[in-house]
Parts: sequence; structure tokens; C-alpha cells
Amino acid sequence: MPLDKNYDPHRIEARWYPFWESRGYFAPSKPDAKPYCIMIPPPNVTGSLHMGHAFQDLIIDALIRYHRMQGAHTLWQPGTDHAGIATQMVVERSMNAAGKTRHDYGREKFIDKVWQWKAKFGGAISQQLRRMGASADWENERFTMDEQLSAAVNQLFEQLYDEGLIYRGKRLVNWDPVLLTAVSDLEVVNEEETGAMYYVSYPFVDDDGGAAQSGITIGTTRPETILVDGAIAVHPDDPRFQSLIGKRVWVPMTEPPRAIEIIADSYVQPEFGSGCVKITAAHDFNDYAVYLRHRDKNIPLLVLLTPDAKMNDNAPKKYRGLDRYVARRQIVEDLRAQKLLVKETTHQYKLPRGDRSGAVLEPMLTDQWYVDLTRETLADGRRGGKSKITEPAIEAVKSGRVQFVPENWSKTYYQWLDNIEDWCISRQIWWGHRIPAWYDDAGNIYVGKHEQAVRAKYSLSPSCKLRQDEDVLDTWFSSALWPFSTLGWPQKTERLKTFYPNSVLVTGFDIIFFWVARMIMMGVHCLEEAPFRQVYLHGLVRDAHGNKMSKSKGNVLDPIDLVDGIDLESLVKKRTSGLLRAQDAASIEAQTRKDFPAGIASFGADALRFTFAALASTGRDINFDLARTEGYRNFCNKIWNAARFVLLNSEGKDCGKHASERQLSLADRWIETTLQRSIHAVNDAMQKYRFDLVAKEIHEFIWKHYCDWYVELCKATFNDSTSAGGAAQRRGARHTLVAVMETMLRLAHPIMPFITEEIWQAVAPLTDKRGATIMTQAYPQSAPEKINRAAETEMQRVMDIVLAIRSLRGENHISPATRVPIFIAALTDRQAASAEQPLSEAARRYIAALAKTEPVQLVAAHQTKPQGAMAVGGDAQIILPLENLLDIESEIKRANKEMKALQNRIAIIAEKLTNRNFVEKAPSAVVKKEQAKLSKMQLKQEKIKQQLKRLESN
RNA sequence: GGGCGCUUAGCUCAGUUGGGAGAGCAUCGCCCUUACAAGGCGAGGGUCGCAGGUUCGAGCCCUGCAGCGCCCA
Repeated sequence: MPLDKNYDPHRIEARWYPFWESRGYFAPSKPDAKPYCIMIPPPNVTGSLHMGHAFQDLIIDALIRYHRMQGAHTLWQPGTDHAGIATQMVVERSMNAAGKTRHDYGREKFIDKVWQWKAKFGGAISQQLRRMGASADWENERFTMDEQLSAAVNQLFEQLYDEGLIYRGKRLVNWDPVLLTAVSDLEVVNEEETGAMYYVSYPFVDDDGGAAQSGITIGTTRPETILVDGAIAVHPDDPRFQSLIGKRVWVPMTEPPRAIEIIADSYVQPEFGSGCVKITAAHDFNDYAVYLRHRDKNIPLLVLLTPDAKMNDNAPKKYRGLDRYVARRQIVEDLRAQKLLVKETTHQYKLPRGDRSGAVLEPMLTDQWYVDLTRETLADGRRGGKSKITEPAIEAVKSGRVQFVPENWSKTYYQWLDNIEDWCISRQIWWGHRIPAWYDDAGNIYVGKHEQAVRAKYSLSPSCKLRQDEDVLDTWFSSALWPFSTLGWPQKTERLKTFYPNSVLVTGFDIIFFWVARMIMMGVHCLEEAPFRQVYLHGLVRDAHGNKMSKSKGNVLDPIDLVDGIDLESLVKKRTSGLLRAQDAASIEAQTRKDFPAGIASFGADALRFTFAALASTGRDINFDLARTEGYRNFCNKIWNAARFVLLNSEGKDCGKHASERQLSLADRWIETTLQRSIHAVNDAMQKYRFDLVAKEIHEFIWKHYCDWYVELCKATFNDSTSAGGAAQRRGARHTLVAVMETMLRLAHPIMPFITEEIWQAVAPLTDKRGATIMTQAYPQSAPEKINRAAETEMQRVMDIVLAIRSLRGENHISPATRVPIFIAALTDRQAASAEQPLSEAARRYIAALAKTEPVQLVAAHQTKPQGAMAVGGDAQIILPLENLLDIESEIKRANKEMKALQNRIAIIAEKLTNRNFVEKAPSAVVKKEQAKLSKMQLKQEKIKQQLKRLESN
């Protein structure tokens, strides 16, 4: 089957993906072999594929394909996450467009709508993953809200509750006043913003209980919260305020006036602001901690805000009902009027915003459900979450049962777990796993898998009225079960037995805390074994200059656009539509037109995948440069054309079926050796998750060794009609050409599945390989016995000489079309005089072909050489006779330059070798190497010196 | 404040137990040589952030400093 003249990734991709999928190649298929399993980090069901997904899933797919080819029973478990808040928002937004809100539908109907939405649009990301070549087990795709996975969530909730490890409590949470729910720390973005620092004076309570003239000045960025201040804090060691500790001050604006105490707490930074801070325990995490540390002081814990961040009844009448920012302006004015505002400065500070709503979050005191992660023992004497969940999770990594790659990330993991707080798992939204807890009229809590089960479990009378908790669980709660809920847990399924623990988790370092740690906690707790053996943590994809890709920056790339290409107008439209701030559109458009004047070319999935692999080094930022994708698209084209060459020269021709029919040349032995070294390097890098090195090795082998050298050498063999045994050699060359091509396709397949399949289908029939697909062929393993050092050495000489001749040609501006005569001499008389030919017949043939010369003429070292340009390559002196063509002046210049460089290096080595310390202390092998180098360079220097003399005498 | 990381060619990055500084892209020159111009051949380009130290020898190990970045508080 001949290949098309042109490499067209789309045709190839469209052909092979359905072929693989329809034949079921993605499902685990070797039940007797060692299992290998990776869970996809489930993307949001609402989402579409972004660069981060594409990068991550390329790595997973490469690992999966690699292990599948190695014969493992391989499962890539795909699926999606219900993404509570995100999904609810998306669906609600579409309702808003029709002038409705979710409240117009009510909870039940709204949830129906979400399911409808999911059925319609939820598969997008899975389809996009297919475009990238993901070989996931789609037959068993899972969704966190599936019945079985939901049952797993309820099971775990009940189990933890019964163990006393889940409790309900009133504590501070990050509250989103727009979405009206608690949000996870993960969903908080702290961004530096410019605001104001207000310095406010609080008058002392004088001896009569009135307000003194003097006061204490505090700094605050949220003056409206003054109204519910509970204390003023200073640093216990701050000399300025020693005498004030324990005194009382009046809180401005309060009605009726309230006085609070000045307390000492080392949390206060003396040099920050005025050195005095107000403590508003119900609205600030630090302040809340101060409150807890000073329980004996009875600091008031007053709530100021309604859930939507308006002033509540704890505020004086005039402020009630005002939005927090309206109230802030009002209060600042009132303070100024009362001369209590000492000063106002601009101030840079970090504001916590909800990543979904963009709203400034408020720490809010609310009732929530928590997983206990901090108690050694519970009140009733049972073991608490610290000893039952947190510590075992730490131990799983400390003991090495879970290994982080790169290892350094374990520090981040420990650091977080060492300072962990209880996990708030309730959310005040509708879409998600509703908390399986019921209340009776007296407020008693009953937890079970469903109402029926609860009644039975607690022996409740049928007349007892129960209402279920309104909240749903944090999406991460169900995600924490992903490594086993997808396999059927809590049922003891065959799949669970086979694939738990998973082999490796591939994810970004940014969710070590939120996901990795929680999976380990829950896995260790529920199954008494960590959910995976290794965690490979990759960097985050950024733009070419290290900036985070974001819609508002307008630097987002869509992986599908890189695969398919996109014209400029569509790209501009895509980048400027749906912006949070419409005013960004103009600059984004300008930048886009500048960066992509012709839009984005279509590069194909293989080129994109190869780019990601090449970028996957150990760093934490992956700067995605489109120029590299273009380069790797060219690489695909190179492979394509090399395959065409191979087929052109072997299809329908005698490739020497039996070893006896073929004669392997120097080139054949050399490329086979080089291939072995590359196979070894690739396997090694794969084991270490160094996909950049995998890519580099494959790139170098195919382009440099195979295409630039070996294919060219084969041409010499094919074109040579003179040498003895030519037919057998041609059979040997065809055989090797095909065999090496077939092997390198398998080698590259995990990274570039499409092009390797397409070519393999054409090439494999020329070998003894049989099979329907490259996907299930054995991955190349290095065979050290195939390494031929003699061939390596000899080819190295050939290549050195060829390079030297080409360099001479280039510098003397000799047309590539001209065949030049060439003289080669051994560097030393001893070499020349030895029985061994300085260059074998094959070597000379290769040189002549690759350097485009006339037949190589060997000269003894002592013989007079013809006038011409001279170079030293490898261990040979090369003369290119140019006669009247020789530009003597520039040749002298060049020789002098080389002479100088040589002298410098000789000086360095000579100094080393005269250094007694070096000779005595360095390993003898190193010393010998240096000596050899020196003598070689001296020889070279000698030859150049002679050349210079000749040139100058002309 | 605590922790982690980065600084190597114009750009983006490799550099594996310390032993003559590399790749891709970009730049310059020559070439449409029947696999490939999405190509071939050749060339130029770096005091490896700075300062010390260890060592016969440091891009690599140690200390300090500077700049940048991330996480936690």
C-alpha cells in the first residue's frame, strides 16, 4: 500500500481512531498479565478541552500506550466530574438568558434540567479527547453523579459519620455572596489589588465610662466591619502599647455604643499599619483564630452580613440593608465627619475572589459539614480523624508506598497535611450529591444511605417526620473516591480487585492538596491501601512567555485549533467573545492579529502531542511555544517522507527474507547499533517520566541518524553497481531499512499514534511482523547483543571525514552539484604504514557519496600532498585540491583561526597534564583521555602548520 | 514570616554519579541533488545571574547576595 505523496494528518486521524475504537483496542485485554491502570483526572463535564487537559492526557495516553505495548493488562479509566458549582452556573446562565432563574423551576425541576443539559453537551470533552488520540476505555466511562458512584459517596459519608469522623459545626468558611454558598479553598483566587487602608481612632473608655479625648488608632481595609469589632489586638512585645493592654475603647458608630478590650496576641505585626488591629472574629480567618486563642476574654462574635453581603440587624439602623461597599463608603464618610478617621492611604492587598463568580468572598460564620482531620481522639474516646485519616495518609508517602515524581513534591504534601484543618464538605447549591442526612422536628440528625435505610437504622416510627439536609457535598468529596468508585467500590468487583491500587496518578502540582492528598486519605481509609503507587506531577501550561493562559489576557490556545488550524477572523472572534470585561476586546484583537497574522496552521494531533512530550521536563512551568509545534509537524512530514523512501525502495523488491541472502554493510550494522542505544534511552526515560527526553531521543534518532545518515548511506548502496556482492548488500540494506523503520515506528507510537499506525500498516507487511494494529505490537526493548562497537567507531570516522569535507566545500563556495576530487591521509606514518587500511572500501564509498566527491584517493602520511584546502577530520587529514580555484587569502585566514582555537585548547590540556595534582589525583582513565586528546590535537596542529607554510610560500 | 522553585545562545528549554557547553526555533550563506523546500548542506552566536568556598578539576556540590515566580500563613 503506497503512501500518499503528501502528509495529511487529518485523513490519517479520521481513519485510525474509529478503527481502534470500534475494534475495542482500548479496553483492558490481557487479564493474565500484570495490570496497569491510570485514572483520568476527571475534567468538568461542563468544560471543553484546554491546553492543560491536552498536555496531561497526552502524557497519560503515552504511558498507557507504552504499557499496553509492553503487554500489560491496561486500563485508562475515563470520565467526567459533575463540577457542582460550575455546572449549576452554566445551566443557570442559560436560564437567565430566557429571563428565568433556578428558583422559577425549583430544585427538582432544575436538577432535571441539568441532566438534560449534560445529556446534550456533556460529551464534548470526551469527543475532544478522542481527537487527541486518547486510547481510553470509553465503554466504561464514568461520571461522578452516576448511580453507582453516588452510592459510593453515600456509603463513605455514612461510614465516616458512624465513625465519628464527619460532624456538623458552625465555623468560618469562604462564602461567595453571589453564588450563596461556601466554596473550597481551591476555588479562591487571591489577587493583589489596590485598595485603601483606613486609620481609625477608637476613643479610650475613660474612668467614668465615657469617651476620653485620646484613643488608639487601628488600620483596616474593611472599615464597615468596625461595627462588629470584638477587640483590639497589639503585639505583646510592642513597647508602644504595653500600658494599653487590658484597657477598653469605644467602637465607633455602634448603636448603642459598645466598648471592647485591647488584647495582646503575637499574630499582630507591629510594623504593619499602626501596629494595632481590630478583631472581627466572625468575618476574618485570622481574627477568628485570635478569638479562639482568647476564649477567656469573651470576645463578642458578631455577624454583620447577610448571605448576599448586605448589612444585617447588627448594624445601626442607618446602614441596615446596604450593600457592603455602599456601607463602607458611608461609614468612611461618617467617621470623617466625627473626626475619627485619622488618615487614608492607598494600599496593595490580596483580595480573595471566587474563581467562578469573580465576587469578593466573605469569611462567614455558618453551619457546615466537616470531615475531622485534626483530632487525635474523639470526645467518646474513639480515634479521631488525625490518627485515622491524616496520619495514615502521611505515612503512605513517608513509607514509600506512594512515590512522588519529582520527589520534591512530597514536601508540599507533608507541609499541607501537617497544617491541615478540618475539611468543609457542604455546599449550598442544588447540583451535586445531596448530603445523606435527615432531621426530625427536634433537630436530631440521622445519617444513612437513603431515607428508608435511615428509618430502619435508627428504628424511627413511620410517623416521625424527616427532612433531608438541603446541602450537597463538595465535588472533591466524590473526586476523592474516583480511584476506586470508578472501579465499582463499595462492591468488591473484579475490576476493583485488578486495578486497585492504580499504577500512577498523572496530575498537576497545583492540586496536590485538594485532590491528591484527599484521594490518598480516602483510599487509605476505605481500602487500607493508597490509591496509586506513584504520583507524576507535571507543570502547568503557560503561553510562550510564561504567562498564564487566560480568557481575559486573550492568550488562550485551543488544542483543537492547533490540530485543525483556524483562520485569523475565527480566532479573533473566539478570543474576544464572552469576555468578562468587554473593554479588553480591542487590545486582545490587536495582539492576536499581530501574533497570528495568518491564523494558526493545522498541525495535526501527532505534532501537538509530540510538542507536549518535548515540553514535559521537570519544571513547573510549561511554556508552550507554537513554533515548536510547527517544527514537530515538520518532523511528522520528515517521517512520512522517509517512509515513502523506504517503501519506494523495498516494496516489490527482494528484501532478503532469509539471513543468508543478505549481507549487512557497515551502515546497516551501525544503524542497528544506534537504534539499540536509542531504544535503551527511550525506555529509560519512559520509566523516569522524562517525556522530554523520550521526545528528544526519538527526534534525534529518526531525523539525524536514520534520515540524515542512514538513508543517505543506503542511497549509496542502492546506486552502487560496481562493488562485489552488490545484490546481497542491497538486500541487506532493504532489510535493515525496513526493519529499523518498523521498530522506530513502534518506538514513537506512544507519542505519535496516528502517523505511526498509518505508516506501520504499510511497512509491517515487508517484515515478519503480523497484526491488525501497531497499538498492540511489542514495544521495542534494547538488545545489547546487537550493539556493534567496531561499526560505531568506523562510522564515526566516516562521519567526521564527511563533515570535514562538507565544511571545506561550504567555506570554499563549491556548488553542491560539483563532484570534487579528494585526498585522505592518515595523520601519522605509523597508522599509514600499518597493514590495516586507513579506510575500508565501504567507508571510502560512503565518503564519496555523502560528501559528493570523486573516488577517494588515499595518500601515505609522508607523501607529498596536492595543493588545496585542508582539514583534519577524525583521525584523517583531508585535502581538497582546488588548484586555481583556491582562495589562498581566505584559506590562510581560516587556517590561522583554527590554529588559534587549537592552541588555546592545547594550552588548557597541557596545563592540566603538567599539574602534578591532576595527574596524581584524577582517575587514570581521565588522565589517559586527556593525553590522547593532547597528542591528537598536536598532530592536527602540526598538519595545519604545514598547510599554512605551503599556503604562505605560494 | 515559613516552604519550594527558577536564572545556560536573540526566544523556549535540555544538561542524567563533577572530567572538552547542547537542542528546537530565530539569524546568515549556498542549493529545487528523483523520500522530504514542511527540505538539504554549511556558518555565526554563550565570562552557564553575581561573589566566595570545596576539589587536581564546578553549569553541576556548599555558603552568601541579587532578580523573578509559585504555594502556605
